[in-house]
Amino acid sequence: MLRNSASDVPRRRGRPPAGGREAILAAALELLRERGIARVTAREVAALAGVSEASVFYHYKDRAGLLRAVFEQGLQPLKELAESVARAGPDLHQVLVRYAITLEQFLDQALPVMAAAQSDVALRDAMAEYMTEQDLGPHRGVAALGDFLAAEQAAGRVRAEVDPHATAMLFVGACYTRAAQRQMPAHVAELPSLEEVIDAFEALLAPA
Amino acid sequence: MLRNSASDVPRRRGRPPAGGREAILAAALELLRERGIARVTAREVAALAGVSEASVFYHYKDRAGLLRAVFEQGLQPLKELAESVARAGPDLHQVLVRYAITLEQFLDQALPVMAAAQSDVALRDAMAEYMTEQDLGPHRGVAALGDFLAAEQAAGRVRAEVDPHATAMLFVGACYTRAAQRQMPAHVAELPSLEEVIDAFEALLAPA
DNA sequence: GTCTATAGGTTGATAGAC
DNA sequence: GTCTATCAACCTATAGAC
Repeated sequence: MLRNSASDVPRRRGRPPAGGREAILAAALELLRERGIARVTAREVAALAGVSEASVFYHYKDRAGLLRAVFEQGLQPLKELAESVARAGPDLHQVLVRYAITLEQFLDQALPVMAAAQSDVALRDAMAEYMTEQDLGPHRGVAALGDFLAAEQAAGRVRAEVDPHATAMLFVGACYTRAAQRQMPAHVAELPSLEEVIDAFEALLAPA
Repeated sequence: MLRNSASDVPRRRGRPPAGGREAILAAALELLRERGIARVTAREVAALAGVSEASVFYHYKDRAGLLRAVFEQGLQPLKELAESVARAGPDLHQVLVRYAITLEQFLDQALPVMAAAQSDVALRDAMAEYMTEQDLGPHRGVAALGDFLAAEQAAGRVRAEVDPHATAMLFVGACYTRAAQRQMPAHVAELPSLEEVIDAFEALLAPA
């Protein structure tokens, strides 16, 4: 599925890597998202990646090793979040839009992976350890947005009574909830749209 | 563990139920929350419930049937949420406190169950169907709080520019995020406390 | 690095006695 | 309703050849 065909990079000595390792990881992530972690077995991963079962164990030692790699890959894009706020223009509205879209996109990818880690204590602990090491978590997003709001407040563009970080929490929470609802395949009733949430949030912040 | 001792209800025909069914359900829910769905095997459930493995299949037909029962049990308390808002006093602050606490308590119980359902497509679909039937989901909480805010607004106790439902979404989201973070065993950094969030939210709503 | 073959262990589910 | 005993299916992981 994702195996390399002949590419144009300069030849190296020895047998070229066939890309099996990457194909296995990609297959595992795809299976995890589409069919749930219970289906991430060496057999199914190998079949989807187009390699043998033994190859899975050769590259990742055991199932836990494979899943750990899947987690790290799945949580990767979070690191771009803080930068996204910094990169955006000085306009509050622009920042909120960019921030919300980036956060929800990340969550759409990461939530299935995080939910999967809850399926077993060992996995849960492994991911917790990883998130602690890397200092990942919602507090990151809250801090980034909170700092920005504090700066806006200092510039007089946000009401003085506002608590920047507690307020950032409200906004992050709305994005989180929307993303979480999207994970449930059958959500009949709609939540407020992103535009409505952003508009409502801005209206609350605006100085009189 | 939860087996009946002699009770005072009038005698029925035939062999009285020994309480095995309830013990099995309770054991499955406990295992699910504490060790993850992967450990919810007939063997472990039976051991914890103090019954035989065959008994599990007798009462719930198959694994899917047992897990479906666990979901229904785990999502039960949600129905009390809307009532909780209605029951609370007329004071905005009181309502927010009561609402947030009720919602977070519910989520602490329900989130592990919802995450577990993501572990396999079949379970995921089964729970989605159940939630659709029962019209469960975050929109319920948003609607309940939004309606209340709209009433407060009509009474002049909330700023006129506020969009009640989009704003309710912000508040629900903050509770959701706090509860979700609690699910991750190792959250080093703190999020804003419930008091801070409630105070910030009230400050945003207050008329000038 | 990748394969085939297989060991060794769990699991879901059924049969049949009590 | 509950038990013991059992089985086929499936899983992780290793050994050893290429």
